[in-house]
Amino acid sequence: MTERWSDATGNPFLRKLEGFVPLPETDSTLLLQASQNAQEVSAGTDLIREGDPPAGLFLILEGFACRYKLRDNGTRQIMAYLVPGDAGDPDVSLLKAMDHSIRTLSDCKVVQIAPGTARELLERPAIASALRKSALVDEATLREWLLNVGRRSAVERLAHLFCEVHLRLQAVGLADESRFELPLTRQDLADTTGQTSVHVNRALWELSEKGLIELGHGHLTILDLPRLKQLAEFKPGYLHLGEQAAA
Amino acid sequence: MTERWSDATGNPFLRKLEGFVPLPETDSTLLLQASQNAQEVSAGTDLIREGDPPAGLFLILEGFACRYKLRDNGTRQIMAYLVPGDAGDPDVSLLKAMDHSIRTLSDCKVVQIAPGTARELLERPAIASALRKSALVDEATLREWLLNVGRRSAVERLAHLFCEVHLRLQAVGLADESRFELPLTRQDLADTTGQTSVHVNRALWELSEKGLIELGHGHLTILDLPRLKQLAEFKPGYLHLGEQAAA
DNA sequence: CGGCCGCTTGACTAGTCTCAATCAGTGTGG
DNA sequence: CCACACTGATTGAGACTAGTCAAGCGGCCG
Repeated sequence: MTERWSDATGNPFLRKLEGFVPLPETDSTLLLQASQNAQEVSAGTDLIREGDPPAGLFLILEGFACRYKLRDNGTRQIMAYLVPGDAGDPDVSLLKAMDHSIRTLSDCKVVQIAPGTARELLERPAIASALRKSALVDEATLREWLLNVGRRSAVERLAHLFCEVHLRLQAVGLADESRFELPLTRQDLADTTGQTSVHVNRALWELSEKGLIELGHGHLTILDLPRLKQLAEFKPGYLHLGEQAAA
Repeated sequence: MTERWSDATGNPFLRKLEGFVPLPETDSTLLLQASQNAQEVSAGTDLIREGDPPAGLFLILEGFACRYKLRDNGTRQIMAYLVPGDAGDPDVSLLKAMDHSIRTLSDCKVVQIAPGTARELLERPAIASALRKSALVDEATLREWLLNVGRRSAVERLAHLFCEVHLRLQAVGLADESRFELPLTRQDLADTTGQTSVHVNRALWELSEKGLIELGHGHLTILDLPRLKQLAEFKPGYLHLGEQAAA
């Protein structure tokens, strides 16, 4: 079950960090070891809940998870997707209680790294630096989501979200030029983009109608990426991908 | 002009950090020194722009500033307020370019700390820890804003925003039980809450009508805080204020 | 005194939401 | 292998929130 994560290129977390900072052999070995004991977690289970004390470090190796908050009336807002290679809060442990929950949206493979081991990892400068950059990108992504929900139309929001997820999955080798797995319900998309599942559905229809995407069976196919990007006004700078390559 | 910032209680930045971590004498002296050369900046000037390389550390000593992004069509989304005591990005410097801009919303007093000095400050453990906590709170606040814009009605959004700003200003001694300076235009509020200035105006009227607030002459008076909080469903946990006191 | 910017208000429009019913896909027990 | 149950997707009609356009007002600055 875990052997797939033992080589560097197959491990999305390693791959992501390497995208920010080249890691010395020792560091990557350390990370691979830490990734060994992955847990299978089925869709819709909370990894941690609002109000809980922060617990070490989560790594998502497979599947989609999210950060979210609930209102008293039961409506949900999703604040971030955690896709393979993403980590749940290295240093929230500085604070006393989670201000939000984290839950799987699909079946996932998750590694939970105990606080002690996490500290150990963070003592390695390259890993610490890569994780910090990763956290900065997460924050920039959050800002982009706020712009998305605050200032874009229903159709634009979805288009933008798809462009972003496409790029993020490509970065860890989980999307090809035009197609990737997207195991989200309309309700998930609605809670992400601040809409109703009914309206999401109509917006998706509009995107198909225009020949931009095709969504079904848990997979998204982008039929016309340039036009999709243009519609979404998508500018990938905030993801800070390929900065290392550019340097 | 700067003597007001030379004592600990009068310096909002120091006051904020002390709220997270008790600072040793040496550290506070260092911070006070750094705060000496404050600049007066008039309303509506960009401190840094999207695309620029990050520049050290900004401290806001007086006035309101914000992080924001513009769409191609000129609409703006504000992603954060920087109020006295807040800092603009200690470690974004790890990345190559700002993904957003920072601009003053009112006349401000701002300290810009050069990257070198900033590094020096961050070498002090207490300061580093306080700044990291502060950054975590900023991120939590960003999440709350996303929930606000994504899942609350126009009136609720404003109510929630006012509750938050009230508490944040109280934390640095700039608000009393019910009143504080709020030098924002309807347009600023609209760009914050993802609405139109026209609609903000109507929502504000509704809040006055219900006897919850009074907004005028750059000051907000909260007439009925409990009801305002209830309407906004405001739960201040995410601000992690008074955690030290509670400990 | 005049001009400008921001606030206010009104009438109309458009984008989303709500409610509700139907349909499709999947998994289960018999 | 089939009927049933459940969850999620789809569609339609109608209601409502928020946006648009436009005009008038008011305070502040030069």
